[in-house]
Amino acid sequence: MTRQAPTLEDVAREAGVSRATVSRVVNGIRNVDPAIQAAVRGAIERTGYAPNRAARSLVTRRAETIALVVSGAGDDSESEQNLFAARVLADPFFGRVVSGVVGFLRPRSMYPVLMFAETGAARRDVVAYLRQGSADGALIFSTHAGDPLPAMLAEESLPCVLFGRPALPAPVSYVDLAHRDGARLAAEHLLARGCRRVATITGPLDLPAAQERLTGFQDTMARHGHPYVLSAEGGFTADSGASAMAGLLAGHADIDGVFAANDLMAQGVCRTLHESGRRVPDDVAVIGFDDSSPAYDCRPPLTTVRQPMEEMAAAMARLLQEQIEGGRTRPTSVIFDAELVVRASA
Amino acid sequence: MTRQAPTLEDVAREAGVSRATVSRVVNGIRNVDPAIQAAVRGAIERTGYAPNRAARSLVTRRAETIALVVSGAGDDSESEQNLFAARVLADPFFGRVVSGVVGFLRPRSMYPVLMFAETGAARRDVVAYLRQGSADGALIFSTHAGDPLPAMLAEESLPCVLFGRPALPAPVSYVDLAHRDGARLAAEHLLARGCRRVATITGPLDLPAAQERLTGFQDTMARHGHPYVLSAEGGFTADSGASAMAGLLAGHADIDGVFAANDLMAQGVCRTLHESGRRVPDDVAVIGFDDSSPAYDCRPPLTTVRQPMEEMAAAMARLLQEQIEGGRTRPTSVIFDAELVVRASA
DNA sequence: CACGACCGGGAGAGCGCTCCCCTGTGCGCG
DNA sequence: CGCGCACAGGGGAGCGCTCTCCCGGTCGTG
Repeated sequence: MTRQAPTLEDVAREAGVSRATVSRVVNGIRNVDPAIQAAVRGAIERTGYAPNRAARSLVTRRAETIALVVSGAGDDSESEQNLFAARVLADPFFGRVVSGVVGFLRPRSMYPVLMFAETGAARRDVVAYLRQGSADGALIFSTHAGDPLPAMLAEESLPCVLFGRPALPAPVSYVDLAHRDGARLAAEHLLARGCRRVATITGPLDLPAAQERLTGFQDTMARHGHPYVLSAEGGFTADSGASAMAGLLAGHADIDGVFAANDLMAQGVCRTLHESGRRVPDDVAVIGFDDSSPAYDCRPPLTTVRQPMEEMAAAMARLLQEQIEGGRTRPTSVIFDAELVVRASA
Repeated sequence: MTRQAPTLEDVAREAGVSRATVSRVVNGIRNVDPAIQAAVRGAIERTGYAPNRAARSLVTRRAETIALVVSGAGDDSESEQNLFAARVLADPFFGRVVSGVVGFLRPRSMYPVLMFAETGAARRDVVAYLRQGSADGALIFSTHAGDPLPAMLAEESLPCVLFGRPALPAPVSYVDLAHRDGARLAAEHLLARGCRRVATITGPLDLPAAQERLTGFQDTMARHGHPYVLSAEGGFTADSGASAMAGLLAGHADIDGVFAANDLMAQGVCRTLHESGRRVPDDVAVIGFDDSSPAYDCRPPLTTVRQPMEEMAAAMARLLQEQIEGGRTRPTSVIFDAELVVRASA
């Protein structure tokens, strides 16, 4: 015998007014006599009324919910399905993203629905979820180039905002960082320190962000008389950074500066460097990218290019909100500035 | 001009049947003639119909959504609000939790809503969210003893399941680990290795889990002729583990075995040990707890007590589901077994 | 051959809310 | 003093769905 939850009707009866008036008070709209307002609030208090979300959504056609989607580019093979979520969350990057999104959403009493879309089926589920109005829009974080999700959502005109420019062109809004400038900052810092034999460990080069960090770095080095920069491709993980560094060292023992395309890889780089008996930054200077937790957990703490993840994530949420409220608007993009954070590693 | 989404009515007209029949097909219930079923499916396909979640929820009184709540015990001071989410997500523990929850929910086409409840206001928001039927129940992960949320939910008879036995007694279901047994395993392993001068770094002792790991360890040591075990309290972070170890070492340079109440602290312990010139495991054996990512990222890889987080999280979701479906059931608890994973550190 | 059980399918009543529209009252202004 | 306007508040439709009821037809069975 679960006691029925009180409805607007009940409150209205209790307050001696109509449903409509209670609704007005609850939603704080239009001019309602202060006395009546007080009476209604009293009635709400007494009945313990809580508005029913489903009923409201039904008529407003708004779920007041947004999806936070981490998507990959996998097919339907289920091999890695369970690992995907764990791997994504293990990335320190993710905590800052959630933090930024939650920071924006919370004052609006909204909460993100967490979805992972690493397989075709999962991607279709995301589309279905949005189509049935369970969420009003999606914040997309692609972990791979070639992710078809943005295009799928654009196709259905479902509101969404991406983190980073889509690798596959799609007419969707996104928030990104001035990666080139960030990489330039790193290059200039290394040069200013007097590094002469510089290498870079890139992210997966099919990702636009990785590509731009590389070219930004190369261009700056070239402009300062270093037309060729040693480089190796990593996978944005610490281990990949460590082994890429080992590979580089094998051919070029005299490297004195390294720019890694993210902090995790920079951490791996430091590990390899230590193991090879080199000191950071005395023998080799290391610069990371992101300014995520590994940057200050690392020994020595990493000099890195800061990406204002929280602000970027909040901007994504804001853009999405505007898109949801404003109806069909044309794709927009917001580009944030990178900033060099100098710590001990370079 | 956003084209209206097709409704059941539209599909029914298209298929030449009634709304009720389409509903039956969509929900796969009752006996519907295969021919008609095919016709309806065709009509759904053609119209691109997607059932409206709000309308369904309104009548079924189910949101088909559950909240994943990480709660603290803070008051309304906003000082740390933004950091909370980031700090929680940084814990490797969390990825495994989400992974387990998502693994259970996904086959049911459900997705968790992520909520943080570290302040009084945030906690009230969680209660309100559930009361208005936005979610059918909550999975609670308390980061502090003294968390009032479980009691608040129990008070309102809102379905919820906790991770770990509540520190403040409350009539709610929970899933937990046999911490004592886990600690016993660690103690026995250390003894079997021949450690004679053993210490333990505990978690915050107001947490039942930390308390039980400590007593389980002490009891086993006592039973094997070591009535007194050195101990220091840590905060479940790497840094706290490192400094607790440094403190212990200062007074007792001859320690040859350490049991840390989680992997993060064990990692800190290893760091301090290395810095003091001691080798792990040759000079000092180290055992962690959890078997989370730091365990294998650590050098050397950590021998640790495995906590089957994914299974535990999935069990929580299952328990919650049963509670939601079954109406008012009495609190249940499920206790998982711990398992020793032997790697290089001990 | 008759009667009833059973099953496929339709009609219709809401679920709780918002919002449009209308009525009634108070007040300003001509 | 009367007309009209503005605004507070009520009435009611309807959002899209589920689910109970009911009806008509087809069997099985005595």
